[in-house]
Amino acid sequence: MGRNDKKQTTDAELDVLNVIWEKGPSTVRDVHDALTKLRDIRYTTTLKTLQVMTGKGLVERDESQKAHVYAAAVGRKETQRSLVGDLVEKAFAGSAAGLMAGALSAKKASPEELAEMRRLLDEAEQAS
Amino acid sequence: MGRNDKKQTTDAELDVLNVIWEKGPSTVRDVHDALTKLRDIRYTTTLKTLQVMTGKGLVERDESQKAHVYAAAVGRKETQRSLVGDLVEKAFAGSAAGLMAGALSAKKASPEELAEMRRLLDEAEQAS
DNA sequence: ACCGATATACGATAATTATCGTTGATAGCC
DNA sequence: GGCTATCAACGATAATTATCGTATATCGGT
Repeated sequence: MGRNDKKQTTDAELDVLNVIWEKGPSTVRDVHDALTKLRDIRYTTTLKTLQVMTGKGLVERDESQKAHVYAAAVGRKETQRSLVGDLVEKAFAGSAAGLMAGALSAKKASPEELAEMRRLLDEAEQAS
Repeated sequence: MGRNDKKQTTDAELDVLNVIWEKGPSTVRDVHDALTKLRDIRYTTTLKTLQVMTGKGLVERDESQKAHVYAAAVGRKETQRSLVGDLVEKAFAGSAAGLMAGALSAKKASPEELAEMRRLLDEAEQAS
């Protein structure tokens, strides 16, 4: 394809990262058991994904046990930032406000969430 | 792949839609001239993308002229909503506030943008 | 020592996306 | 009326992503 130069994390890989971020360092079995709740795949598919991710540097593998243990090598917030930054560029012409409008219209946010968003906004205005 | 059931708009297609949303109904030539400013591709690549998009129902083709004219068949806001909704689900566990935190940390927003975001937030709170 | 369960390694293949070359049609101009 | 430029159609191919089957190793219990 070659059009998206710095794509790093695919959808399947993001699913894996979500599991590891949530549960901490995990074996293939651990990750696989979580993934099968999302979709029907075989064990070796999960294994292969983790091996590819190791090659990409998205996770780190501890081979000291028979069942290797995989830990996240990229931070959750950092990854989220990269994903949302890409989307803002590609779909919103760089406008964070546009993104927010899209988010608010996509799903009604709870009052708690709105309050949290307001807090984040206050913080950002402080900083500027 | 089969893992992402309802993926609709690819990156290359989004580039095309951005052109058409911006400039209105356009010929292949029009779209292509805009795309070459983003990346180096051939005319037939742009044409093929538009043909695929026609098949998907993303654009509509007017063949009454020799140079066919393509118009958007999906709305910009609607598409943005879908994209941002997907991202919130996949990367932020459904949290719009998380998305916003990511957006604010990805790129410092201008005071104007922050004000606009606050306005959107006020609106959303009114509605709830 | 053997067996079954469970693990990794590796390659093959399918599915999707992106790109381009070739071909044939057509319109406008000289 | 023939030339040339421009166009759409189509298929081929490359690149990426996702999935799985088979082979092989190893551990623990009997």
